[in-house]
Amino acid sequence: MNEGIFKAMSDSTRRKIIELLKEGPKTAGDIANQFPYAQPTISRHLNVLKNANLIIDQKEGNFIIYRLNTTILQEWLGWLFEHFGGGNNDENE
Amino acid sequence: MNEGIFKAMSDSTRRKIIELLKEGPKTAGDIANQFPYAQPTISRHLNVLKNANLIIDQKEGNFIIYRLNTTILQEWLGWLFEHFGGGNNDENE
DNA sequence: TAGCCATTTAGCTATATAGTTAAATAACAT
DNA sequence: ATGTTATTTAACTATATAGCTAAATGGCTA
Repeated sequence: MNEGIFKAMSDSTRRKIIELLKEGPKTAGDIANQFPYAQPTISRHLNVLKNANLIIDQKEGNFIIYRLNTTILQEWLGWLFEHFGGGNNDENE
Repeated sequence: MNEGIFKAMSDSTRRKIIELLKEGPKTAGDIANQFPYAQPTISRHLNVLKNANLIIDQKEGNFIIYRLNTTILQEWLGWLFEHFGGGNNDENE
């Protein structure tokens, strides 16, 4: 499994970005406005998510529109369940 | 959701420790022997997992036995699915 | 062209963390 | 008491990353 996706998801700002994008595509500016951080800070977070392939960017005139890469997110969740779900460890001792 | 569990799970060595412990309880030494790192390094990883409440330690004579806290892991996976599973973003544009 | 707007990139600081070796702790055995 | 074993804690180094401000990029509009 891609290490990047874990790092990407391990930051709460980035998880909130993901949740925002579940509502639908949004511009970088719209996303940045939801947070108390400077816009370049959010830009870098977006870049981390993009490198992890969790979001897709698309230039639209003067804006950059981001949307979720639902597939990757689903694959990640699936992988997590495969590896860590249904854990039956011995309860003895 | 507890931030610690994300940080804990975002490291591949720690994920391998979790997978090892799915087989059953193991001593700190047994765990350390599975990795090419010095034992104190693994000890600190174990501590991170313990602080995230993902594993439980138990002193057994001269050894410390670690085992999975299956509940927490399951809860985490459940939370992930609630928040990030079933993502239906608009496919338009 | 000039200027504006949206966004990223660059350069910086502060903090966190993975790795190391050496020392401390704690329980057992002699 | 002394030594041995299992493990953690301490002290250090190197690297990564979140935040900032300032500058650069790229597309509009006039």
